[in-house]
Amino acid sequence: MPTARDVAKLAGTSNAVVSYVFNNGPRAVSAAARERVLKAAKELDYKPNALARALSAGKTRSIGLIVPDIANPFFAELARAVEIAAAERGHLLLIGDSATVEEQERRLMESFIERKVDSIILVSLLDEPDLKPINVAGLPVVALHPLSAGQHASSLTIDYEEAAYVATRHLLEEGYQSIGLLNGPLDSVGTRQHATGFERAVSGTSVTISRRASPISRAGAAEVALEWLRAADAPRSIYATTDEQAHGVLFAAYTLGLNVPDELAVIGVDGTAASEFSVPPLSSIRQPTQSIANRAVEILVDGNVDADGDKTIVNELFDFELIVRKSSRA
Amino acid sequence: MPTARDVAKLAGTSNAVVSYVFNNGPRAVSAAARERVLKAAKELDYKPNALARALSAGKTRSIGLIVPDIANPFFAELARAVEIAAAERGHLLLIGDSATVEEQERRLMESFIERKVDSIILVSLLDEPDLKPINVAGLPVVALHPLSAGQHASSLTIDYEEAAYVATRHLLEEGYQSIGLLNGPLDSVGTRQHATGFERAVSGTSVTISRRASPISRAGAAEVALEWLRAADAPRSIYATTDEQAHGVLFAAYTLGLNVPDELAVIGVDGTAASEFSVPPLSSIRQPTQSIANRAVEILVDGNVDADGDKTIVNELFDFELIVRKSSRA
DNA sequence: AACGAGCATCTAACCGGTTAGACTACGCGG
DNA sequence: CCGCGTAGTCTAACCGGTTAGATGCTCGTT
Repeated sequence: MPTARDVAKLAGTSNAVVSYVFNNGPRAVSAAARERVLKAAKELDYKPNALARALSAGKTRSIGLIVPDIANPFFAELARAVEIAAAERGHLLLIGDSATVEEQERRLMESFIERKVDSIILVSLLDEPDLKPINVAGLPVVALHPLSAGQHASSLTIDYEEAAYVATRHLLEEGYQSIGLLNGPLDSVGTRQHATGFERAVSGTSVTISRRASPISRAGAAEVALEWLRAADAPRSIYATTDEQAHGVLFAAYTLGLNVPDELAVIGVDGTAASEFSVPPLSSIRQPTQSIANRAVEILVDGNVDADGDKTIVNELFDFELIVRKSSRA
Repeated sequence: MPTARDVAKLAGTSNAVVSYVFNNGPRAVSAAARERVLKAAKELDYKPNALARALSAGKTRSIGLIVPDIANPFFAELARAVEIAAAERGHLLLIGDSATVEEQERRLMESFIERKVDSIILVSLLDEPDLKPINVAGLPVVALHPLSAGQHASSLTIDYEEAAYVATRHLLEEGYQSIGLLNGPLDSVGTRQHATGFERAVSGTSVTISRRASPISRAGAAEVALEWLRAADAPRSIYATTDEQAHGVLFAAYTLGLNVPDELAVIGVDGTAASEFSVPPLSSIRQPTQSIANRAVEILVDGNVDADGDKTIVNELFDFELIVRKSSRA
């Protein structure tokens, strides 16, 4: 592998000039010298060593993304969107899968910090992820889920309360007389938002409601739904807080021989590509994944400094879209 | 951030000793000195700078994984498996998504090489991925798909010909009189293996066969399947070469009101977790994802040197498992 | 007492970039 | 014709580790 010194030698200059050329350096370079350097670089197929550059510049041009479960299509789509956004700005994305294990989440943070990523995008299932290691290292972070009020960090997310409200209203408007809420397994800000929106939508109506919580997985949701749909409080329609859970419900309905939507309506949240092709197609609240990803990368890469030059934290809510498909249209 | 020199100063030694302690260095260190260094390191919360270490040692302890589509659950599960295997050996995994675009695949290779990953795991949809950049950089590679005979590289994969044979035989044994092959879109080693296995299974029988090719996505497969199932050569059963395509077929059947498996049987390949929860549950050839991932990382990290000390290339075939579910059991 | 072996440690070069400071040459104003 | 500003270049220090070579010291031999 040729180094900047090799190129300099061939071009008859010093390695400083090579650096100036490749960075439109802090110093000007004569047209002639630039020419010779570029020619020499091409001849040797010179590629600056990213490690050395990062060491002295203190920037690695890489972003760490931590997701709870890369095998969940929503997070996979999100990861892809973030990678696209990062690549557009010449950044590399490192993806870490915490497998919804708190300990693993922390390990990934440490690992990313050791590897000197420039910033971190976090999707945690935890209410109050421990951002201490990140803050100690002085890295900018953006969470892609709601944070509790006390957390001093940026977050980009849709308004889950409003999403729950809209989805539940949709079921009401379709005329379902009993509605169930299938929420996530933890008592987090997100789950509370879902519950609040759900309650707001049904309050003042005469519909029967019931609730369950399940893991964010098809298997977990299917298991809970099987019990639920056989129970006395089995609802005629279900708002599931993720598409994965909704798919689990669809599976449970199939297993019990319930026709969807004639005997059970289902709506989820996330709007993954797969929801369009399930049997039957799944109604869902679609998240603007690419917009969120773009904004996250923008904030982290271009920095987010206010008039005073301070880094500011932002907490932005994104618009979502209600997609009505067969699973909830009687 | 404290450096090794800071630790050395506090411990009253030179930075070399600090390095020796942290690496069980190439030189011995007295118990007393080791003690003082560790104490000082703890006091300062010293973490060796991975960048500097990588620069001088020439090893980054990271592996690059290139997949054609991280939003495809099979590749997501594979990525997760590789990450687990890599983490076990203290390596970090970088995941790149080529979006099945050849140009993007090459860009990812370059990007990984620039970032000095120690090795690369490649899942290409291409028959003959261009490994030149990797070879020039002298990095070990493992492909997780069949390579054409001429390719001088390691590969770990199941035997798709045998998989196709087993799946097709299964449909025959279930008594279906017409069988369709839904293959991938390219003329690659993999698609030829599927075709060969399919042909071997049906040869000598009197079943009617037909074929189609579609992209490896639900949407693409659904579109092709819709046309196919309405055509004159519409089969009674379909062997799809991936689960994603099989799910597209299930969707097409649903759209056309065809009962699965009574009017159409479907079987896929990959055995993703989602296949267990589709409507109806999908029969599939399950790949030993974690075993393949473990072996890939083992080969790359621990090296794969034969008796002569040469790096050898390995081409291993893994066992798969036929999972029969409702989609193909009449 | 003298010498070699072996251990522990320190010094300094090195990995391959970046960049401030020193230096040269040139053009222009006075 | 001199002085100064500036563009262009080079030298060398620096980022933070790793590690070979040099050094000093102790201990066992003869």
